[in-house]
Amino acid sequence: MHDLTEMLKGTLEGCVLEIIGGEETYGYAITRRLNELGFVDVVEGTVYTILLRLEKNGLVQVTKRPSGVGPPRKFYALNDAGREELTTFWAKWEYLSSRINNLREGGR
Amino acid sequence: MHDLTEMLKGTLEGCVLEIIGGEETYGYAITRRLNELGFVDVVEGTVYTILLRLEKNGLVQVTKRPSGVGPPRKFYALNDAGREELTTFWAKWEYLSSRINNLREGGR
DNA sequence: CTAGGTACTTTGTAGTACCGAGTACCACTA
DNA sequence: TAGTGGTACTCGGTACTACAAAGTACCTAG
Repeated sequence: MHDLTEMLKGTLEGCVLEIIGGEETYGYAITRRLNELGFVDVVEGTVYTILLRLEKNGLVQVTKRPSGVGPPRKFYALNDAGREELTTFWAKWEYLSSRINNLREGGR
Repeated sequence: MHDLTEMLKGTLEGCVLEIIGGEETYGYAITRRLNELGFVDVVEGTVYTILLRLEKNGLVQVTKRPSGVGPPRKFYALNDAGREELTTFWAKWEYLSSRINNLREGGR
């Protein structure tokens, strides 16, 4: 598939928020999940920078837990601010994607 | 409305391609058209940088014409490479937006 | 004890939208 | 005829984001 990096800007963070909103989880697992979901070229480094940003912006609650199969995991869960941010993200996505689809329709 | 700048990255260029693909037009008019279409915060400077990039990448044919109501206009039309790029853009858009919508559905 | 999967960190880079200021053409009007 | 406002393009710099690359470290299987 083509390179989606530029198109992912601004949306990937929302996707990570959505995944965390579904269940408390950690970076490595989020990356695997994104890959399964069709975001095939997203790599760990990218997800970790997003997670650090979310933490810095106070959108998540972080809990470190031992793993049993490797080094300890940092589990992320949304707090109130995070849930609000997620709602905003979907509103923006709906707005933007509808405009873009309208643009396409109009051209045919 | 919220700030869409980050989300526009990677998609705005495609929108400009689509508009040019519809009819030969120029920067100032493209900006006004985008604003009408709901991309309310897109400003001229942004559109011009995109147009210069399209020209540099050999996706458009440029023709300068006098205006009658102001300085001369630079009209842009898609060439074969531009039409191909536009097709690729919509393929990427369809791919990405369907993944994102799937992600959202899965969470409910 | 080595290899490979798991798991996180850090530094640096490239690409994109946007800001701000500037230049310049034209019509209208006081 | 000077000034204002709409039209139209250019250019230098900034902020933000996804990604690359390299490293550290834990654990199991052979």
